[in-house]
Amino acid sequence: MNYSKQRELVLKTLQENMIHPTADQVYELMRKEMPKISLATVYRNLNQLAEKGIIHRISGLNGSVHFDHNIEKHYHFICTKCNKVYDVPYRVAPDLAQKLAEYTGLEAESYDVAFRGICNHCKNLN
Amino acid sequence: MNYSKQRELVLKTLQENMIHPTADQVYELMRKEMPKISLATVYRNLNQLAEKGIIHRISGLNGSVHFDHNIEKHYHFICTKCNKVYDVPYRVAPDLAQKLAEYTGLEAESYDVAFRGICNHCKNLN
DNA sequence: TTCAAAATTAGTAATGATTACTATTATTGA
DNA sequence: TCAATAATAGTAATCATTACTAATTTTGAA
Repeated sequence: MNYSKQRELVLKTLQENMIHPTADQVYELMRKEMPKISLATVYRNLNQLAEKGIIHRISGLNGSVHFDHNIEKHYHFICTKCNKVYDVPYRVAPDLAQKLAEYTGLEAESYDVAFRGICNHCKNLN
Repeated sequence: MNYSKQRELVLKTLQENMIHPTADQVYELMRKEMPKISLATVYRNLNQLAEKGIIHRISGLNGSVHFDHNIEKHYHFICTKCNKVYDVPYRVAPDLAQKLAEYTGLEAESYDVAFRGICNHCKNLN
């Protein structure tokens, strides 16, 4: 994987925006700093970075794939009102892969937990 | 929601095919029995049935949305080789919504757990 | 440093999944 | 029985993502 300005900025954008953005959101955020960036380049780099395990892709939230610079084990909660994505700590459901193996004999390479509901902020907006 | 032959067959097809089919797969399965069915009708009915809680939509597996006639709480394992979807019993991760509330104060209306890995069948194919 | 091979890019076309639209047909309840 | 409502088939449109291509950039060996 050769160096490129574009890939560096994709990563930096993801690290500086804790909103679990989609590829399109990363694209829009990056355009401020690099107006000529191509959407296809953003997709390609996000996929490459995920492939190398430098970032994580989160699917199953809502339609499109989201990306996460945080590669520590953790889960996600998506608000069905505002669509914001919140981190959920690992201790909410530890050792799921191990439990899966115990109960079913299946070996998971990875897994996601996606909670859906209304976040506290949206609840308070009566 | 009025009765329709098409909706009845969508549900029947889902119940008789335990493969967690996508909308397109339901469409193909139904065409044997109802060749004039429209893909848009299949999508509309699957969404309506899911809306009413009669079936479940499973997202986050692989690209497209899958549907499940089983609305008991349970999880899924998708094989990254053959793309088959397996059911994972609820006891692998019980009370996740409650744990979530305890640890974070967030209230989940629903949640999915999607495991990914190579299934035992594909493992045995050397 | 120089330069050619390999990687990356911007821009755009193509694909795949899903939804929107529309004119026609089926269902329903008074 | 009949008009209001819902549902349908067929197709166009949309959205997310990937594929393609000619031009540019990176890289490491000479």
